Amino acid sequence: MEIVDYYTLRYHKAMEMLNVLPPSIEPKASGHIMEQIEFVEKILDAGYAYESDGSVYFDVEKYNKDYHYGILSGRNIDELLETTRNLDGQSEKRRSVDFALWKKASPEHIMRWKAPWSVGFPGWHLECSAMGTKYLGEEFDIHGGGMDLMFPHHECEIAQNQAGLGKSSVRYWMHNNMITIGGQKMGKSLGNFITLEQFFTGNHPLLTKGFSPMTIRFFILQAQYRSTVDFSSEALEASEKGLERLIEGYARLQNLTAGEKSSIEIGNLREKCEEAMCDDLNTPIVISHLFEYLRIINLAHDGKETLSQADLDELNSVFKLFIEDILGLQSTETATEGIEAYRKAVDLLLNIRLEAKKNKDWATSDKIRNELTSYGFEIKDTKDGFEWKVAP
RNA sequence: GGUACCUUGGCCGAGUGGCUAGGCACCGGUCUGCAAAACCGUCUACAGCAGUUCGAAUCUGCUAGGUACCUCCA
Repeated sequence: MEIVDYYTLRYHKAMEMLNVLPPSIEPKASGHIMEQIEFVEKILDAGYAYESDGSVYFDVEKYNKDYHYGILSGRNIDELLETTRNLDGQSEKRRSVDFALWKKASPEHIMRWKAPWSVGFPGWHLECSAMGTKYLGEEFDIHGGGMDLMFPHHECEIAQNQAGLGKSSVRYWMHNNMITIGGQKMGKSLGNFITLEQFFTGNHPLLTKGFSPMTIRFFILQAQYRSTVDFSSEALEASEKGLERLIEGYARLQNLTAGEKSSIEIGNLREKCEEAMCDDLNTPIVISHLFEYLRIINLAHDGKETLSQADLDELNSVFKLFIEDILGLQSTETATEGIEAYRKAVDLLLNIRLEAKKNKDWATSDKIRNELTSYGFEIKDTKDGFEWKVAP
């Protein structure tokens, strides 16, 4: 339990940093043994399972006569029977493709619960059937998961629900693809295993530096979820810069002053973004639309275009909706920037520099800029003043 | 070995028969006292071979490379 908690806490911490909203419930399989036993009984009653030496197995061959086992992953049972025929150690099962619903515990096994068939533990596909339908009902809309779970795990889940409840329960399956590192799959044996913490700190031989959680999140959103995501320092650095530009533009948008009327047609960003999201959550397209509008915002910021109050309100509303609420990208503004006295001190320095510039005292002006830059500030001159921030 | 999917410009990554996203980098320009930022422009790709079609990144076949699953554990 201690080990479980250690990793659970670590996981929650990382998810929080990535701004992944917590679910309303995270049920645990070991807390739902009764439900799982009941589910086994339902499947037994329906005749799609059999008991063998204290264990209970799902009768895949029989099920496949009435339904289609492999409907999700596009497999057919005949192939499965052939490819797994000569594996041994499965004498309790009628068929090698049959999977365990309840497993009798060997004497040294640490998971032990009492069930009508033996002291043992539930089969590993069962928890999802039992808990999913307990909390979401016998039919629910979306079931997610990694593509690696499609077969056999989700396939078996469908079979269990169909056999036990008479319905396959899930309306849409959404499988996200795997992660690769430099084009190679991530694996401990390959030495390219990188944890989220290591991405954040940059403490890994394959990383040139650390990346903020928001950079990681943005990077992932720049690929459609069904595609593999290839992590590399080079690609992450590109995302980091892009995200910075996007967030900065969003901040500019909020400070833009409206003109009499718009000098440029702003079109229907909201509709375009909604359309992209409706197309199987095509977040890269949403992001590309936002970048297109970023150009308009920057033009307005430069005074080359003007936007009416109505257009500004619309853009503000859409940018907020998609950047913050839907893509979940938080501004990386640091706490120190918010301290009033500190802001005023920096403003004061830069106002002195502005004076020096007016007097063409470039030595003083450059000194202030260069010193501040070396402390980690980013100074930008604008038409009538300056902007600054702490470099990320 | 079997099944499925993938291979896009320097890098990342959309796009499913004609209109050829977006980001990052590079180069040129505008702006600037010089920078930075911003803006404008340039670079025009679809693994290879063959085929279908008036027309293919997009359809078909083959070849090469990659990924996942096919066994335990979740």
